[in-house]
This record gives sequence, C-alpha cells and structure tokens, in this order.
Amino acid sequence: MSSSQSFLESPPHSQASGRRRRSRFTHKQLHQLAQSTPHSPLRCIAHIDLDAFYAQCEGVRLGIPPETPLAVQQWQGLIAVNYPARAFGITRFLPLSEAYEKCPELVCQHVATWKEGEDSWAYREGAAKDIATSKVCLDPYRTESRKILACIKDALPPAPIQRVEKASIDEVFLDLSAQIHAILLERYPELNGPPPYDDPTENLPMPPTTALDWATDALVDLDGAETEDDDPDWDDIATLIGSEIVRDIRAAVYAKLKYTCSGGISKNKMLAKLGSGHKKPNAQTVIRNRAVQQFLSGFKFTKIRNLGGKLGDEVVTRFATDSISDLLTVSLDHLKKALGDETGSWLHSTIRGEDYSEVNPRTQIKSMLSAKSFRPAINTFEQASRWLRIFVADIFSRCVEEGVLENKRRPRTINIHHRQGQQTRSKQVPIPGGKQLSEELLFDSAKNLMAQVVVDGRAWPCSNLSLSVGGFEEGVSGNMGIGGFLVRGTQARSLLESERERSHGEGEDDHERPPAKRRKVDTGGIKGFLVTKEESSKGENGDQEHDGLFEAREPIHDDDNDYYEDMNNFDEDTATGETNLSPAGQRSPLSTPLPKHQQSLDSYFCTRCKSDIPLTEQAEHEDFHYAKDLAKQLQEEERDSTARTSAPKAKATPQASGGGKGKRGRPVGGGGPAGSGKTGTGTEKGQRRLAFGKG
DNA sequence: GTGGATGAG
DNA sequence: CGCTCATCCAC
Repeated sequence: MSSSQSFLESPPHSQASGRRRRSRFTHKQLHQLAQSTPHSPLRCIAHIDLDAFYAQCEGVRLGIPPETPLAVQQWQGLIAVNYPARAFGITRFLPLSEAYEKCPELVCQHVATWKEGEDSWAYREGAAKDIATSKVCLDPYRTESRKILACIKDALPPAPIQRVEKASIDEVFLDLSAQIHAILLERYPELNGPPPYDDPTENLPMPPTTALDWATDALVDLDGAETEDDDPDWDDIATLIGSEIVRDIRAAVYAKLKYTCSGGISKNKMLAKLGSGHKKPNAQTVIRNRAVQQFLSGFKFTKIRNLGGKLGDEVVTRFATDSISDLLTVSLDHLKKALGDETGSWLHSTIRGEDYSEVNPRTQIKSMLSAKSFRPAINTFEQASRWLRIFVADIFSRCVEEGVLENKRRPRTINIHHRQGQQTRSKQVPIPGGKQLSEELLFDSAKNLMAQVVVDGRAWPCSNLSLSVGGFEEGVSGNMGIGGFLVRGTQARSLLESERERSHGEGEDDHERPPAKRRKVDTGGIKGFLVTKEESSKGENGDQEHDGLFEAREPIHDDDNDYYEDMNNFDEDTATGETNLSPAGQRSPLSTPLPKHQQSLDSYFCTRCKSDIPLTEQAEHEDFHYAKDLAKQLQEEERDSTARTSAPKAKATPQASGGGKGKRGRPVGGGGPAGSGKTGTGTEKGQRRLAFGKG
C-alpha cells in the first residue's frame, strides 16, 4: 500500500546534511522482508526451470552423456529436445523423419507407456506403433520431479522460512525473502540495531559496500538513468544474496541428481519467470529493481504470464501492437476503457513490472488426470471401458503414491471428460466414501460416468476421453468401521495445514491474474472472449474453433433430432462391438480381436449377443448392455412423454447416486454387479494390476 | 457443486 | 502435438 510512496521519497537524512547518506529503505520494510510480505520493496523471488526436462530425465536414466543430441518421442512426434539437439535445428513437434535428416546421430527415446493387457507401465521397444493400444505414461518424470523438489527443499532452511511453490512438473517459484532477511542480519550487524528513536519509519543506514560482486550471473542492463557507479542499496544486496542462494540450489541439484536448470531472480514472480527463460540452458539471470524497465521493454507483452492466450490477442488487436514499450504510452484510463477496470489496471501495473502475487507454499497436487486421444475415434462402450480400465490403473497407482493407502490423502470426486467432434462434455460424481479406495471402486464409478455420457447422446465417435480425480482431502480415513466416520473432512486436517491456509489464503492473493470478469461471447472464432460486457448479437453456433484434428461435423447446438439420431446409431451397434459408426468408415483395431490375454480365459455366453464373452469382460459387457438399455428407455420416455405417464419408472438416472453401487438391476446374466467382483489386487509396491477379473 | 473454458508447460 | 494441471465463471 503506502510502502511504495516512502520507497520513492528522498531519505530524511540526505547528503545535504553532510551526514552519511541513508538507504531508501526503512526499518519497517526490512522487517516486512522477514514476513515475506508481498508488498515488501525488498522482496526477492526466484524461478527455477529445468532445462528440457523430459530429455534430461531420459539422459540421466539411460546414462547418456549430456552433450549427446537427445529427444523424447511420443508416437511420431517429439515432445522434448535437449540443447545439443536444438543446435541441429531440431524442435519440438518436428516429425521424427525430419529430425533424423537434420541429425542422423540423434538419440530418440520413446516415452514409457501403459499398454492394454499389461500390468504396469514400461519403456517398450517399438512403442510408437502401439498408439492404438497404449497411452503415454509420465510417471518417470513425476518421480524425477519429486526428487528434484526434495533436493531443492533440502538446500533451503526449514519450513516457515522456506517457501516453495511447485508451478509445474519442471518449475518452482521460491520466495527467498525471509531467508535473505536472516542472512542480512547475520552479515550486516548494523541492521540489528533498533531504529533511531525507535521509529520504524526511519531509514536504514546505507550498505557498506560500494561495488558488488555479481559473480558470473547474467546481469541485466540497468535502466537508462542508472549507472553501475551508483551506490548499491539494500535491494541490490538482497537480490545478490538471492542469486547466491539460487546458484547454490542449482549446484546441489546437479551434484546430487545431475540435472541442470536455469534460474531467474527478481522482485516478483512475473519478472523471475521472465528471467529464468532469458538465458538457457544452465544459467541464471538477475533482474535488479533498477534494471526492471530496461529488461521489460525488450519483451513482447504476450510473453508475460496470462497474456499468452486470448487475452493477449485481444490486447494486441485493441492496440495494434505487441510491444510493451508501445503499451506503456497508453494511459490507465484508456486501458480500463478498452479492457474493463480490473483487467485494465492489472495490465497497466504488470507492464510496469509490478506483480504482488504470492508464492504459494504448496507442492501437493490437487487433481490428477489420465487421458487419451483416439485416432481413429472409438465407437463403443466396450472400447471406452477398456480405456477406462487403463486410466483407472494409472490414476490409482498415482493415488497410492499420494498416500491414499496410508490414508494420508484421498480424492473426493471422480470426473470423466468426453469429446465427440467439437463437442466436449464432462460428468462427475463424488467418490463413495467409507471404503478403502480401490481400482474397483474407481472403475465402477468411471463406467457409471461413461454410461451417463452415453445416455446423454452423441457419444460416438469419441475422439478423446479422460478420467480424473480431484478434491484431495488430507488425512481422511478410508477404513470401514469406527474410524471411517469419526475422522472426516476438515476435522481431519492437520493443524499445520489449516494454519497454512489461513495465513496464505487465496482471499488476498493480490492480482494473481487478470481479475477481469471476462464474458464469454459465442462468436465462435478466435476471440471468444471480450473484456467488456458487450454481448454478441450474432452468434449461436458459428464456426467453432478448429483444432486441426477434427473438422466440424455438425452444428453443436442442435435439437433432439441429433439425440435420436445418435441413439439410433447406438441401438444398431451390435454386441460384438464391431459395428462401425464412424462417418469416415474406419474401424478401430481395438474392436476386432480380443487381446491375447483374454482369449484363453473362460467365457460365458451372452444370450443377447449370441456370442462368447470372456469372463474378464463380463462386468463391462454387462455395463454395455446396461447403458444401451438405459438409452433405449430414455428414448422411449422422450417419445411417449405426452401420452404415457405410467411406464417409465424413475430409473432415468440411477447412476446419479453413485454411492449405491452394485444396486443396479442388471439386464443380463447371473453375474454380480461389476463392483462386487473382488479382484485380489495384490498391489505390490509400484506394480499395479490392470486385470479386472472376477474372483 | 457441476460443467465449460482459458492458460500454461 | 498430446497430455497434464490449475483456476475461473455461469449456472
């Protein structure tokens, strides 16, 4: 708040008095540093970013020398390219063939995969050809990410001083303020003394040094009016110490795990992040307060966090420029008028180097997702079900790593996302509590959700499917019996946890992002968002944004005709799962042969399909019929809604109460409900079973 | 709380 | 590109 004013005012005891000059900073501001107050003018934030992370992971795992050109492959594309390979002009998303043309010695490692019918993920020979039966697995990188995070934390002081935010799998933010405060007091005893007259608004003495040793850091040039001859103030010292800390951390990570990373050190998250990307690999960049404007003016504002998307595009078109320098000439009022008050003022301060968002000391994930794009699309519930089983195995194993089996954490909801053409839909239900979380439990819920998608209509062909769990709770017991209901919800959260949330609650997260109430305007094209509240007059279903993979198939907002159309399709689907519903006429490889591991198993005869169904398929096969029956039933209800009131029992949404699992009336066969099939899941450390067999 | 959407890596 | 993760908003 008012701290920025005193920050700019000339010190009370200035040179004019002939006495020793004093710092621009006050004792109070020094004290704020200890609390990691976001508005402290001495604040120091760092961003650390692993260099070509996935590529480094593979290099370390395989013991490949770091100078070797190395890329990580996912199907026919590259998802990570190390710096030696980049020197050959190899980039992300370059087709494999072109990459080899540019560098015949390139080492290409395919990502690990989950494969249908296999018990666990693995690095496999020729994985790229199994795109139809496998999904990629990022577990190896998560594991390495964890190790690195632990190493970084080890290199820092313990808990309250240390503030680490895991920003992604390969990035962290550090708030170094409190640690730097401690180091300042230690190194400069004169700072320990009480303020003159015990007045905290008194300015600090100047630092004793006149020339700072900036080591080998990439030091950003100063702003125009500044010169290197100017005496350093405490903010320069603080940044220098921050730079030392980051260098030590980087050295520790390399010494222990052999990963290189780049760093940015500055007064806030935005600048630190910009800094870490400034010079790579294996380098760090320091942006002193007095160099901020110089540094920033060299960037396009679309490089700034939150301006890389539609908002940034909007600003570009509004002001016909993408340069920060140009935008600096636009007045606050003008920005507000064009973008709305909040977004306007956010942008105004952001391009001036201001960002008071907090480093959120959080390293635990809040949700996890397992997904797959289908090429070609899949067309039956059974196919979807097989993928769901893989998703569940993936997610469950990650839940185990989160400590669900020890009741450390537990997800509250499960979510399915489904895509057909341009249309995406999602459904979610609470995960039934009370029981120990298990693959069966998740798989059952997932199938229920899928059935809901199916009965909603227009489910096929499905081009993308994903399953996620979220709403993780701390320390919730999943055991049956007394503990199960005694320990629940917020009561179970550790004091530490709630304490943390209280002090760093999301409430006062100052301008974490552009807070605009952006209103969705359905004009279709690239600018789906306006910042003002103008409504689009046209527009219900213009061209949807093309994503390059799928062309528009049909209008999105349609009426029930499409619903029936799709239901009819579904209805014609034969039980063998071979019917082809795709407009393009492809047949999914998944639908034809049964995986080998199922062929030899016992099967049962499905009277509706008039064919043998392996026992391992029984649960989902029955679900298949179940969803089909539901669909038919709903369709009839629709049709006869006016005439008949008696027939449809309110079975319409039996799954909605996901908790009553196994209660559903099964149309077929004596087989128990899907969930009741006990699979002796011997989850022996790290290895997880995919099989969902009946005991 | 649910479902859709943006944004970032 | 394909896959994760987080957050926000309208309902």
